[in-house]
Amino acid sequence: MDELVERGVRITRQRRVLISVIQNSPTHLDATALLAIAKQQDSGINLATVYRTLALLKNCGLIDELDLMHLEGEKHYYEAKTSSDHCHLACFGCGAIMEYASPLFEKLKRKIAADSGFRIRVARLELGGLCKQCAKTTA
Amino acid sequence: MDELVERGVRITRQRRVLISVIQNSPTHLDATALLAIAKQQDSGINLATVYRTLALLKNCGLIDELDLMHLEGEKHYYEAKTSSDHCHLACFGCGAIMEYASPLFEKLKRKIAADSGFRIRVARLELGGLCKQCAKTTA
DNA sequence: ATTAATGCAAAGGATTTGCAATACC
DNA sequence: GGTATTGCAAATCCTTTGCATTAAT
Repeated sequence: MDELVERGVRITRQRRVLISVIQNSPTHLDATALLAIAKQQDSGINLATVYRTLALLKNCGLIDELDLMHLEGEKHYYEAKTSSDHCHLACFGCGAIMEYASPLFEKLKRKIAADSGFRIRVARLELGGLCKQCAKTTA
Repeated sequence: MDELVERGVRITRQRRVLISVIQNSPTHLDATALLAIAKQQDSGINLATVYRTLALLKNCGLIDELDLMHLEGEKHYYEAKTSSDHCHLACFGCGAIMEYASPLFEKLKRKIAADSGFRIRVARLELGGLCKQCAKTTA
């Protein structure tokens, strides 16, 4: 979080709470869900603050913003950034979200960067389709 | 477009116009931009019709919906689906959108499907960062 | 004391929807 | 004639913003 401090950003109590909520969340939460959980620790926190904090963290590269194929509306989902990227598989059948990481994905990113001279800051690979179970059911 | 007919969907004049606009567009257009171009051929066409048609085409897998890293707002961009997927590089510096296709991307998709049993219907790989030129400038 | 962060309510932008009128087969 | 499609305006959802107040250093 030193990145934030360098920019003159204050690490307030609410921000600390939000960061911890994102980091400890087992699933991908949207702004409203984050607010609900954060409220358990700080009932005064407001949705606008959630959005403002998310914008900060996003710009510093501390979190990733996901669309998850817009399975339910146009909202965004958030997750703490990890060292190696993973992709998200969104099932159109049951709505499940699965994660998938692979060295091949890292390799592809490196190749794209090498081929194009593009300096990658964010990589988002999202796949929509049917999970194993739903694929069976739907013939 | 036979897919559409099978579903009892009528191929109207407006829909034909919209499909042709998307297919012939050199860039990725959003709903409002599509409307503007379609109006040149059918001045009576309405934004709601554009959205309704896009939903149809998307569900039939005839077009892809892109976010392009939300470089300018939360709108979506559309492109006709091609046989092989390509990824989109969005430059945070100059706003340029570049396309990149690679057999490695296809290979990754096949591997993900094989590993997970997931049946991929849509694949979207979007990268945000700095293009070659902007990377130079920003040190 | 200064400056950043917050709450609140209002505004904003993109997309969807209800319904009566219209076009299609 | 019956059904799908359309236009229009209103509604909805998600997100952002202005401004007065509060908290942080």
